[in-house]
Amino acid sequence: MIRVRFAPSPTGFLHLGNVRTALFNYLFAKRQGGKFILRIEDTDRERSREEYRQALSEDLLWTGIRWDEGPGVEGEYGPYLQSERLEIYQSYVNRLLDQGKAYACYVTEAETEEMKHLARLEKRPPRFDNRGRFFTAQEIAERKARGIKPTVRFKIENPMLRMHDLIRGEVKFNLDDMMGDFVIQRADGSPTFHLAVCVDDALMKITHVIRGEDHLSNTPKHILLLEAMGFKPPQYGHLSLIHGPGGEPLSKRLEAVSLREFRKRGYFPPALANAIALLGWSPGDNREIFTWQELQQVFDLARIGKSASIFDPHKLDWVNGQHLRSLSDQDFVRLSAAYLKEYKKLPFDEKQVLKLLPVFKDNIERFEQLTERLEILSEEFSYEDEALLKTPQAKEVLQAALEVLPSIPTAAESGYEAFVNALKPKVKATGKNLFMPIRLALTGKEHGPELKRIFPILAFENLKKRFERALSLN
RNA sequence: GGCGCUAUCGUCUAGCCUGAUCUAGGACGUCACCCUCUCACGGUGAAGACACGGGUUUAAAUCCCGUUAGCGCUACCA
Repeated sequence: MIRVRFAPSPTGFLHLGNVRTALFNYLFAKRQGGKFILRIEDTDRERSREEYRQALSEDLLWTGIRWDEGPGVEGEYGPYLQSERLEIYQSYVNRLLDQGKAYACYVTEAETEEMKHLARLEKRPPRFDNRGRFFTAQEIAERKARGIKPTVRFKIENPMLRMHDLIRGEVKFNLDDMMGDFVIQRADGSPTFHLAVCVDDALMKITHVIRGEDHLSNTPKHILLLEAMGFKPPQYGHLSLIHGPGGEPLSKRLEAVSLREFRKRGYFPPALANAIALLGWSPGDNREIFTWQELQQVFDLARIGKSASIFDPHKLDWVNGQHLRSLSDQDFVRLSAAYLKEYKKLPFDEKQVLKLLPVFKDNIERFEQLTERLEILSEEFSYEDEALLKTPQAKEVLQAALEVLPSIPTAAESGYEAFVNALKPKVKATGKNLFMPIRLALTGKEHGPELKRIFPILAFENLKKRFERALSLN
């Protein structure tokens, strides 16, 4: 049974990169009939916040990612909050201590800093020199007397290590060039990330760890630790990182790429997942649009690329537009109405709105654009090009429109045709000169759905009002 | 600085493992045209890339080495 996990720390809102990691884990598990576990890494008490923990669950759910085990879905390997697993970590630290695989280290943080600084100046690898391992009983007693609290460090015994990465292939490390004995428990008694991750991955029976490339260099530590504790390490796969439009690394502070923001801008979750999956993964044929179900069927870890990529908001818009277009009118109305309600952008008569919504299905790329489009229901919308409506040519068109209107059956789409036919002989304008004034008068916008669809929805009263209003401009 | 990862159109990518079918395919974006008595939607087309330098080979985007660049790690953050 394949078991994967997504293990965020609740120190900010989830962004595109986080979600991609979660998504790839999820898709991989689903495809193989495995389990997806959510674990919250909140060992950093300073920066972790409950508010972010909540947000992160909501955002994942919104995206369509459901966990088989995790907060709120208790399984047999819980608890799934690291802050509730402290005794477990402690017991493993004790065991490593007893077995002599780790030791209490009385070197202070300041000393460590100093030694790395020096190493750097001398162009040696900037690493801890393991001095704490060799302190005499007397030195330790002295330091204790000075009130120094020890950390616990893991002893690196065998520095040569090679691993097979699911995405990168063979990777070799020589730990001597990289690091010395590393801290697994802080002076305040709390476990470090490395210890907690290893204990949890082992105890939660995680088989595949798919995470960001920023952890690739941490992996040797994890393999060593796991082996020292008597566990078989999981298979690792390291995903390349995503960068922002300017090529900058993604950060939790960057609002433009936070999930919250995408939600607010009115993206359709399966489309967002589709677009995110295309970042670093491709099916191999030229297909690009996948439903949520299809994605789970075709996703393949082996087809993930190794190079970092830049997120392109334009492409996301396009993918989203494609998804919207393939929705049924019913679904489109349901989804878009839900969006408008959530963001309180429904200041108009709801029945009227529901009738109008399908008209926009082929025109918008995300729900947020509906806000503007719906302004045509308002009596007081503004005109994108007011000057055009003031030209004598436009006035002539509007005047004629008012004259023919009463004799037209406006309730049907065919009414629009009749309207145009009646109008044409009365005015000089044709083509764009004829239709742009009408479009502007009716909708206020230069772009939008076909006029023949709007026509019957507005109906006689509204049509008349709108033409009159546009005509009164000067 | 040390170590590691990466390198195909502006962007996302296919091709690379298993060299010849690649005068490098698709998509977004851009531009042009078509559809539509208007704009958008849709359709067709154009411009646009193998980072650089060496090797190996009859043959290299594809294999090897080096250079350069970007990114990551180098925390008692995760």
